[in-house]
This record gives sequence, C-alpha cells and structure tokens, in this order.
Amino acid sequence: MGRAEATRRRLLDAATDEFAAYGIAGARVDRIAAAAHANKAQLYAYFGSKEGLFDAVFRQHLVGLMDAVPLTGGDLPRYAVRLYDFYLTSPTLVRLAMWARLERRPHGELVPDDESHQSKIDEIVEAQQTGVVDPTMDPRDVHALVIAMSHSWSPVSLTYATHLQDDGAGHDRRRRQLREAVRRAVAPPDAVTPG
Amino acid sequence: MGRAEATRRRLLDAATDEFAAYGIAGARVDRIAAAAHANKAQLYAYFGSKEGLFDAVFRQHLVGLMDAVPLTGGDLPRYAVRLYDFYLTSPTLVRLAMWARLERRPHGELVPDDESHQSKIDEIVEAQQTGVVDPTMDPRDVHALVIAMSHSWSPVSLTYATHLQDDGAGHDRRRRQLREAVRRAVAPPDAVTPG
DNA sequence: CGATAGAAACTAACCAGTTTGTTTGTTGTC
DNA sequence: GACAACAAACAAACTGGTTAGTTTCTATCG
Repeated sequence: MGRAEATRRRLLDAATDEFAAYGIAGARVDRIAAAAHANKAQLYAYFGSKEGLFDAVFRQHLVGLMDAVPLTGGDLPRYAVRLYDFYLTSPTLVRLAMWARLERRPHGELVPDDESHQSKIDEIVEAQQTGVVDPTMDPRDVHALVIAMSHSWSPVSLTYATHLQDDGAGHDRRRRQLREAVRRAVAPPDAVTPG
Repeated sequence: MGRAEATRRRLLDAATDEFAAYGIAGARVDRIAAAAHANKAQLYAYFGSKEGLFDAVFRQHLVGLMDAVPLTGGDLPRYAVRLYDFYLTSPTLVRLAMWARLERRPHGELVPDDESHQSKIDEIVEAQQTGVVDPTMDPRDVHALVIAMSHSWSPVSLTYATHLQDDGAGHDRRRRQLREAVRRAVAPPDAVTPG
C-alpha cells in the first residue's frame, strides 16, 4: 500500500466515524482531516467535496454491510440474529446507512442495483420451495420484513436502542425472541413447528 | 387563540417541516422564520435556541405519534397495519423521530417516561392472558418487534421506503403480509390459526 | 398603554473549499 | 550508494459565503 493509498484510507476511516456521529450536514471537514492526521487539501484532491467523501465512505462500507452477514440455506431466523449481533458490534455502519436514507435517499431502494441483494432474494425463493417460508409472500417483502425485525433494538430503533454494554441476559432474551418471531412470521400457514 | 399563540404555532409548524427535511444540523433558522411569516427575534424569544425549538417540535408531535394510532383489544396485527398507513400519510413525523434518535438520543428509550407506552404494554399483557400473544415473550419486546415490523417499508426503512404515490396494489399486498406476519410472529407456539 | 410583532442591520463565529510555498517520501538511473 | 525527478503531504493563511443569535427602532394590535 503506497503512501497515497494510506492517506486515502485514513481519511475514509476518520470520515466514517465523523459521518456516523453527525451525519452529512453535521460533519465537519476540518475535524475529519485532523482525525486522519491528514490535510484538507488532500481530502479535496481525493474526494472533491464533503458529499463526495460521504458517498465514498458509504460505498466502501456497503460491501461490509451487505456481505458481513450472509444469508445461506434460506435460514432467515439465524440471519436475523446474526444481524442483531452485527448491529451490536458495528453501530457505526447502521447509523451511516440511516443518515444516507435521511439525507440522500428519502424514498425507494436505499441501495439501487445491488447484486448481493438479488442473491438473498434467490435464497428466499429457494426456501419458499423447500417449504420453510410462506410461498404466497413476495420474497422482497419477506426480506424487508426480516431486516426490519432485526432492527427492533438496533441503534436506529424508534423504541429502544440497545448496545453492547447492556445486560447480556437481555441480549440473549432478545436474540431468542427475534429468532422465534422471524421463524413464525415467515412460516407457511400450515407448516407449524412449535418451539 | 391570541396573536402570540398564533405566531408560536406558525413557528412550530414551519420548524416541523424544516427539521423533518434536514434534521437539526441541516435545518436553517432563517428558513423557518421566513416560512412561518415570522421574525427570527420571535423565534428566539419563544424557544431560546435551535435545539430548544427542535425539542419543542418533537415534544408537540410526540402526542400525535403515540396516540394517533391506538392499540386496543391487544389487536397487534391491526395496530401494525394502522401504523403502516400512518407512516404513509405522515412521513414527516417518522423522519422527525429518526432525527431525534440520531442527533439527540443515540441509545436507550427514544421517549423516556412515556405513559402512553405503558398503556400499550398493558394491552399486550392482557392479550397474553387471552392467549392471542405468546405469554413467554417480554411484552416490551413484543412492542419493539411490532413497531419495527411496521417500519418495514416506512420512510426510515433501510431496504425499501415506499410512499403514498406508489402503486396502490403494492400497499394492499404489504398491508396484508404485514398483518399476517405480525399475527404469526407474536402468536403462542401452539395456538396456530392458519390464514 | 403595554404586549406583541416586524424589518433590517449587525456581530462574531463558523465553515467549505482554495491557494501558496515548502517538505518529505518514492522511484528509477547510474 | 548517490542523486535527480517527481508525486504526495504538510502547515497555514485566505476567500467568500453562511449561520446562529442579538439589537434597534418602528409599527400594530387588544
């Protein structure tokens, strides 16, 4: 990794924290440069503008957001619980995504043309054929529902936002309830498998 | 309503739109005063500061947010669908709440000491005794889950944010799926009532 | 008359983005 | 290893516009 590349990285890292904490409007370019031990001139040479920097930051973390938690075997309950844990350890990325929603994409898909999204939809379709997921539901709707459920206690929950320092028993209880709730929510009406 | 009261109202209304659109950091005091056909001096006389104004706006709308959609008879599926429709017609309030979460209350309860929340918990407890809701679940967790599910396609969804102008059939489909998903998610393991 | 409102100018700080002149690191050549 | 040539980085000052918050003085309403 060359010198330029290293500086670019430091700027992206510092910008990630700054944007996650304050959003686009609230972020301060000088703070980012200072935290990155870099120069404002470099920042503008690399990213053009504050918004350009935000987009670069968001794009960089999209991969992490989408692929950090794989959805395999159509196992949505496990997927949801993994997301719960992911939000617990990476609140920064969740906040980043929400700032993007509020400040950049007020409606529609948050991430247009996302191919890793398509692979998740495929997994759900497969699970519908296997009989684990209600085949009468729209697979994209199933996905939206499960993601939303996994955010029940995330940093962007509108009820209670938990965090890592919270009581561990509480985390266990929520994981268990989330897992069961997801399983039941998407289960076919007839195929019922009690606890 | 006196002249003073009317000015106060106009300021609050204008501030609601401004804060919902841009958040606290992004909001502009001059725009608010202009939109309210009022004076900046009045704004500061009434609310002290930009943050003070935001808090006043949020407090005013909390009642609307909490009581616009009642939860009665422990009917959570219907509650969720009504929330879906509420977000559809009042995206402003949802965004306001999320700005508050991001910029003011990064963790814990979004609204501490909320008595209308307690009444909803009571409803859920009652529904657990009736056998409509899984009695092994924590009623507060049930509430958090249902709220989160109702946000699956809201203006703060991290997947797809729908809005009123979207295809009406899509809304119907999502309402139906949301209703069923909520019913199943919180249902007791044994008491299964297929569609 | 007294409370409320208004217009407009003002301040003092802030902030995104630019410029300048200098220094440091990297790379290829002999 | 020495050295030139170039790219990257730096500090710091600067520009021009913006912004929260204040002040003053005048007008209007009850």
